[in-house]
Parts: sequence; structure tokens; C-alpha cells
Amino acid sequence: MARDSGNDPADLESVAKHAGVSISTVSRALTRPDRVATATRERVLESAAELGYAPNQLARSLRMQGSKTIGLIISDILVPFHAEVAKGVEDFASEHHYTTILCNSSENGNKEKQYLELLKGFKVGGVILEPTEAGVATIEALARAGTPVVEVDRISGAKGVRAVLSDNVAGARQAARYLLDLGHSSFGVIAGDIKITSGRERLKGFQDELKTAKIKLEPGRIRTCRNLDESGFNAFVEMFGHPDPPKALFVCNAQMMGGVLRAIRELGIRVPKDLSLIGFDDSTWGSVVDPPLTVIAQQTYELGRMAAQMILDSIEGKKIKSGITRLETRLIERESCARAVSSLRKR
Amino acid sequence: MARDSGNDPADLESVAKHAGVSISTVSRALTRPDRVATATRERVLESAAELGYAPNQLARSLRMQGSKTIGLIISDILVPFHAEVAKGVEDFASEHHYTTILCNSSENGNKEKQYLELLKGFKVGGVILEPTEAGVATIEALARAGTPVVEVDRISGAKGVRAVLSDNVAGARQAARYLLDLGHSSFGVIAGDIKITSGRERLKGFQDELKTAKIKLEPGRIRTCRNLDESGFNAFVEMFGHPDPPKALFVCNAQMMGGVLRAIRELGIRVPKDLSLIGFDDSTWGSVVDPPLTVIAQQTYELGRMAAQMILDSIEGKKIKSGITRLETRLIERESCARAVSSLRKR
DNA sequence: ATGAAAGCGCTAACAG
DNA sequence: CTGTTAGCGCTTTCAT
Repeated sequence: MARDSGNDPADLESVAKHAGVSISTVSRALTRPDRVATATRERVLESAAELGYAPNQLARSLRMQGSKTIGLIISDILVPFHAEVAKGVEDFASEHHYTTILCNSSENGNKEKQYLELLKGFKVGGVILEPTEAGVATIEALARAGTPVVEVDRISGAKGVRAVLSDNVAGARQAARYLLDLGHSSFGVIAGDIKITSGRERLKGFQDELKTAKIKLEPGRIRTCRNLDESGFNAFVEMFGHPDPPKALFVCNAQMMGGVLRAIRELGIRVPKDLSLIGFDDSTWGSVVDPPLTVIAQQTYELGRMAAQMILDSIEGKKIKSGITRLETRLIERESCARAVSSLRKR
Repeated sequence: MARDSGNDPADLESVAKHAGVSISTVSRALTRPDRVATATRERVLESAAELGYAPNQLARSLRMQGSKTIGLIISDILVPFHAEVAKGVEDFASEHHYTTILCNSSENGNKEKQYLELLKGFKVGGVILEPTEAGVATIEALARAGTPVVEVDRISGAKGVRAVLSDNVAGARQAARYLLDLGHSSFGVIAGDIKITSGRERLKGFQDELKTAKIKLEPGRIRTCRNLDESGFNAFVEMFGHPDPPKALFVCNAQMMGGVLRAIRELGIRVPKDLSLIGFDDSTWGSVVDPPLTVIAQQTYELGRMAAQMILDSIEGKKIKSGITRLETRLIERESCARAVSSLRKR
């Protein structure tokens, strides 16, 4: 049957010849089935199948001035949070017959710019990205040139660009409130990268809620660092190297939490007895470690899907709400936090 | 496919006008700087920059009959192993100025076929994929049509397609040998999906090595299931619901290990006292859980890079070795396995 | 060293 | 309902 056995991929012309019709009839039969006689259509479709015809997307897109393609720039695909965002985007897009070009910026502004340029050249219908601050100008330029842009997880500050984010401030307040309600009064935060909005917002939210209880974090109780396992480890070791370490610790993302957990083991600290631990962002192993982690969970997958939805809506010219969309976080109570014991009676 | 609301992107013609030269001179100045007078070149480059010209990759690729693009079909981007493979591919490709189109097949043969079709239409220079069995015919067709194809992590059985995989058999043997050397004689395997070559190979390797010691696994001691956290959980609960459970357990991938760990906690089994546990595939949390996991680690990132390298080499017509490339695994000894206490030998 | 012109494969008028 | 034709933006002979 398939006698395209070797080489040149079938194009419209070869299908046309095979079916004994013109090139444009084939095109129509394929993309506008209703505008062609049933009999013809069937013959064409058959020929196409027989020759293993696959439309040349390049030519199609060139002609159509765009393609059903979106660009996605993820800051680090190795981090499960980001991978899940990516999957959300990809799933939604693919359900709507859009293809996603995935790029990994590695949190590097230059790579980000480069990819933005490239995606532009590919005439993608829109771009979703987890931006770095370095990209603002490029992002704005792209948006101004008419390409829909949506930021996920954080915002670059670029004007006229929509965004989908977790409600980091509220989430972090939730964490603080939970600890406060447990009677805690001695806090620490491993805050992560405050060059990224999510990092800043989580720190701020936590502090805000503590203020409510007239508690102010001393500088030594706040550690900012890169969003890495190792940074979490180091930050923890430093903070707990001091004579009077906190009794309740908020760790602002799952990557750092990994390092914190290792440090905790190495230092022989007992959770939640010696230390109550709460994280931001759940992870598959959050319920596997001992004790299972209490965390502020994000709607990670949904973040991706929603970003994709916003992009597709605006590509297809639908009414779209502008500005920033915040997705709620949720407290998952497991076993890493305990009620504070009064220091008077204990010890 | 929405039309620009902003100003039309600069094309060759507008740059040409601006620089007062012909379209083809601009093209040359941009892609073949040496074939144009220095003065002209400079003028052109200047104009291009001024107009914010970005080459239309679609047109370029159409004309060139191909683009510096490769397709990558990952079976499940949410699984860190696969994400890391993807990163390996993307990194290598991007270092060599290739763009990667990432697709997520969700282990679904139909989606896989669909993506293969699409990538073909994009005239990608090559395709890297983690295949399902369902795809064999499509994969072969693609390869036969002249597109370089490389399979990663597993093989579909398609003829004439190269592959990069871990040496699963040797790795699983390593696991068994390690346990054997620890004096164990009562084994269990949670094998995962044996429709996937990696699953089959790991099971086989483990059994092979046991045979060396004249040990044969009873059916109740082998559990095949899907590669999911939950499947691991269920498999474990079943296996350990029986009166005489194994003393040493091999879990064939990290996803299932998560579930196994949860089950272990729920059942109150002590590792490694009651049970020695060894996994296949390391993960970031392997050293975070209690006790830290002894595992057979794969060269995950390298798997991706190597696949990318093979694809680029064959795209660029370099000499390439055909067939299957196996990457060695490595035993990472942590604390989840103990010497068997039972009867005979103590060393 | 530069320009004119011919397509790459496709879609969309515009005819018939 | 179907065929003819004109490009989409680019690279590349082939002239000049």
C-alpha cells in the first residue's frame, strides 16, 4: 500500500496527481472538507493516506502568517514545579491542537532573550514564560509587536503583559497564621531568591502576618538564597549554627526544602519536636519523608493550563481579562508542625 | 494566527530599502558576510538592527528544506527522570544552536503517532523519543523517509533506529549481586511496566543474577504494575500482606519507590532492619528520606545529551555508530540495605 | 560585488 | 464545485 517507500515526502502536487484533481482541491479537501464534493474528497483523502502525505507546516504557517504554535520558556524544567506547569501548558495546548515549543532558560536572562527572539522568528501565536528580570525590554517589545505574552509563576514587570501566579502573599500569610495558631513565637524563614517576585512575595506575606501578632523577624532569622537544594542546606546550617535557633521555620520552595531536610538529618534535629517545619509548594515526596511535610500547596498544573488558556483565548481574539490572575494556595496539614511548648515548663 | 495589531515585523525588503540595496544583498550580508563588500555589509547590518529585523524562520526553513530543529517526544515530563533526559537533550541541542520542540506523549501511543506526524510536517532535522510499542510502524516510516530517529531510555523494536539506554540488565544484576553479597536469600521485585523494555530488562537482570545463586523468584514475589507512585504502593501492600514477605526488595523505578515508601511507613516496616530496599534510578529525594536509599543510578542527563549528539551528528552527516548504545549504571550505597541476619554466614 | 528572478509548499482570492 | 494564479519571506543560481 504505502508506496512512498523511500524519499521525497508527498506534497500537495503529488497527491493531486494521484487523485486526478488540482492542487487546490486537495488543499481544500484537507482543510475545508465541506467545500468539496463528497466523492472528490474521499478520493483525495485516500490518495493522501496512501502517499503518506503530511502537510508541510512550514509552508502552511508561512502562508497563513502564523501557526498553531505557542512558545513556552520554562526557567528550569528539572524542578518538578516547573515541569508541572509545563505539562499544564502542553496539555491544554495540545487539547486545542496547538503545539508547544519548549525552551529552558535555566534562569538565564541571555538565554531567555535568545529564545524570545527565536520564537518570534517562528511566528508563534503567543509566548508563555517564567520571566527573569533581565528580559523585561525584550518581553515588552514582543508584546508591543502584537504577540500575546503571558507570564507564569512570577512577573517581570513588563507593561501590558498578563500573568498567572499563585497568591504567594496570601499563601505565606496562611503559613504564618498556622504557626501562630499553634502558639509559636520564634520564627525563621528560608526565603529563596528575592530577585524573583515569588520569592519576595512569600517573604513579605510571612512577615506581614507576623506583624499582625506584633512579631518582627530579626535579620538573622531571614535567609535569602538561590532556589537550590544546596542553598537550602547551607542556609539552614547557618541559621541553626547560632545559639538560639527558631522553633518554627518557613521554607519558601520545595527545592530548598530538600536541602533543609538533609541538614536537619545531619544536625540531628527532630521535627516537629525541636522544630516545626512548613514549606511552600507541595511535592511528590512531601508525604514520603519522615515526618510528612505540612505545606502550602499551589495549583501548579492549573497555573500552566490557565496560562495556556489565556494565550489561546487572546490568539483567537476572544475577550480576555487583562492584568494578573492569582490562584489560591491551600494548606496541607501533615505532621511536620507541632504546637509550641511553653519554654517555662519544659526543659 | 491573529493578525498583528502592532507594526509589521521588518522583513528583508524593508531592510533592503532602508539600506539602499537589493533584497539578496541583505540576505547575503546576513548569512554570508564574506560574500559582500565590507562597507555594504556594515550598512545593512546597521539597518537591520535599527528596524529590529528578525529572520522569518518559517520562510527560511521552507526555502532551505529543513531547519535547525529537532523533535523530542517524552513519555511523561512530570517524572524527574524523563525531565532530566529532556534537559540533556535541550541543553545539548541549544549549545549547538538547535531548537527542540518538546512533546509529551503521556505514554499514549496515539498521541505519540500524532506528534510524530506533526514533527514530520515541521521538517525537523531529527526526532528523539521515548517510544511506546504502539508507535513502531510510524517510527519506522519516519526513519525510512530519511529522518534521523533516536530512541532514548527504551526501544520500540523499530528497525533501523538507533537508541541510547541505560544498561538495565547489568544494573539490575548489580542490585541483585549487592543484595546477595549482603547475605540475602529472600527476595521480592516490584517490577513496573513490563510492556516497556526498561521494565522487562530490569526484571530479567535481577532474575538472571539470582539464578547465579540458584535462587528462583516465586510468582508472588514479582509484581508488575504501571510505573506510578500508587502502583508501587499497592504492589507493596499486596506483597507484604502475605505471611512470609521477602527480606530484600528491588523496586525498579523511582516513581513506584515513592509509593513503596509510603506503604512502608503505613505498615510500620523498619528499613533496613525488617527489609532491605534497593531502587533503580536515583532521585533528588533519595538522600532525603529516612533511611537514605541505596539505588542503582542512571546517567540520566547524559542519556539525553548523547541522544541529542547522535541526532545532530547524523543530521550533519557525520559518521555515526548504529545500533544501541548502553550507558552504565552505578550503585549508590546509602543506608536502606542491611546484611541479612538469618542463619548461616556472617562475615 | 550586486541585482533580478525562480521557486520551497501551501492557502486564498478569483475565475470558470 | 473545481482550477488557475498570486504570493507568504527567504535563499540561491545566473546574469551583470
